[in-house]
Amino acid sequence: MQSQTPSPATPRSENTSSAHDKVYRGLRTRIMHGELPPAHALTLRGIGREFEVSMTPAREAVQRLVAEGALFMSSSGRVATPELSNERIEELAALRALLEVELSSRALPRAHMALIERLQTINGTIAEAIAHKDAVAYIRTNLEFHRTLYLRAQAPAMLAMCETVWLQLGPTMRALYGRLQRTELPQFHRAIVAALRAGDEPGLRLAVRSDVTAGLKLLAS
Amino acid sequence: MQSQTPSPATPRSENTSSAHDKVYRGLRTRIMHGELPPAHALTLRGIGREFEVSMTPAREAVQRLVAEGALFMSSSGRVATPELSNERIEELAALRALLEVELSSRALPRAHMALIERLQTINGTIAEAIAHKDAVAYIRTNLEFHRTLYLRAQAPAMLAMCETVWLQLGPTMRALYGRLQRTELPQFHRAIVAALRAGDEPGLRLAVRSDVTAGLKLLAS
DNA sequence: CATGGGTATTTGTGATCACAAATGAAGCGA
DNA sequence: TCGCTTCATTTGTGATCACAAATACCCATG
Repeated sequence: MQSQTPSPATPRSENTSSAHDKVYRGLRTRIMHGELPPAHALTLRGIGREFEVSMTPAREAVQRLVAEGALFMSSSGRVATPELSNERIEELAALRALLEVELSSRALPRAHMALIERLQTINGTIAEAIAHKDAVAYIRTNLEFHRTLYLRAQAPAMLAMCETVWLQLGPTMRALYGRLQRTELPQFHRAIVAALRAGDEPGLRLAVRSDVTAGLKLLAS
Repeated sequence: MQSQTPSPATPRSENTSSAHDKVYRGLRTRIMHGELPPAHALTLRGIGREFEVSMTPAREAVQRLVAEGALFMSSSGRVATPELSNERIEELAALRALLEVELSSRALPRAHMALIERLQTINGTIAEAIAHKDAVAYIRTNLEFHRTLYLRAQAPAMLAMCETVWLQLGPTMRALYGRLQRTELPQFHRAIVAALRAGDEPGLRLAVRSDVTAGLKLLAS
């Protein structure tokens, strides 16, 4: 299918990972960064054509994303990005608050100066994305800000769960920030950096909770 | 492979779900209930033989379980139940505490008498499992106790994450309770029921946190 | 112009196959 | 006896195919 070589089991040169993993990562970042709108349908053959693989790896990648809640599968097997109900959005926001407050709290004692400066650099990039009205770049750099901080918590399982929540919210965040068109850079990110610099744990917890909850509150349609 | 019918795409009679889902659910409950020890290896052909399907659905089920952390995949693609490090166990215990305290707190205002009685009945079943020294039955009914309570929280995404954590801890819990051989029924379950009955939210949160943390603390090998 | 039925196409599912890499065992030599 | 090499077997990977069901399309009829 991919070109004209009917050879099964492509030799997989040196360190390149498996085909289904390539497809999985590609789709995952696209969904998490909000490059796909809610209720966007996908087909296995279409995915295979795009990533130049057959249906088998495409199916595995899709299956995995469905298991993580990044895609929704209808009873007939068709897959699409989810359209979240309001209750679901509120629940996921509560999960973000729960997990990210804990992660930031664990990262606080390990946060040294280099990290804080990196966070401020990312904040600058976020401001650029806002200026260019680039929703995808905004979402991507915003998540990068949070992930950079949480990586210091040294809690991989907790961070993985957090990213799963981000993944589920990806298309919804696109819809949100696409219609929001904000012009100022996020105020709570400044508060997070300030609390980190001051070693103020209650302030950090409050700032993170506010930042996470603020955006999603605007979805009470 | 399954018998002698070479027909592809088995017609899938009425309401029976797909083959890969049957395999997934079968393996998932086995892992979550602690029927498999840590580092237990599995092969795709073996799974297919056991569930009477071909390798394709077996691969999808395994892929999904790997994504959820229920199985570990080596660089060569071999899969086995995970052997968790102490840090990982502590982190998962912290996650359980975080999520389950929140879930119980949300379930509290909706907990009426019938629920409390059901929880007490389950506690009786747990006592039986302990008396029979049946580790698998103990784990299964213990999880049933928690799930019955958390279902009242009306928070499906949170409960799903919680079950994912249980899944990752499945083989480890088997190893724990297999060597523990406890004789008394869990004291904290009584405290949970009492706090529910009294409508005591701080007490409930403390009891749940203690119950979740107590068992896993014994793994500081 | 709307609507219904019937056909054609698309799409997911699962079995099978060929291949490569990894694993395990046997054999040989020091 | 131990270590290394070599070969056979096991195992995962991905492509392809046949089939069924769902969807889309089209034309005829009111």
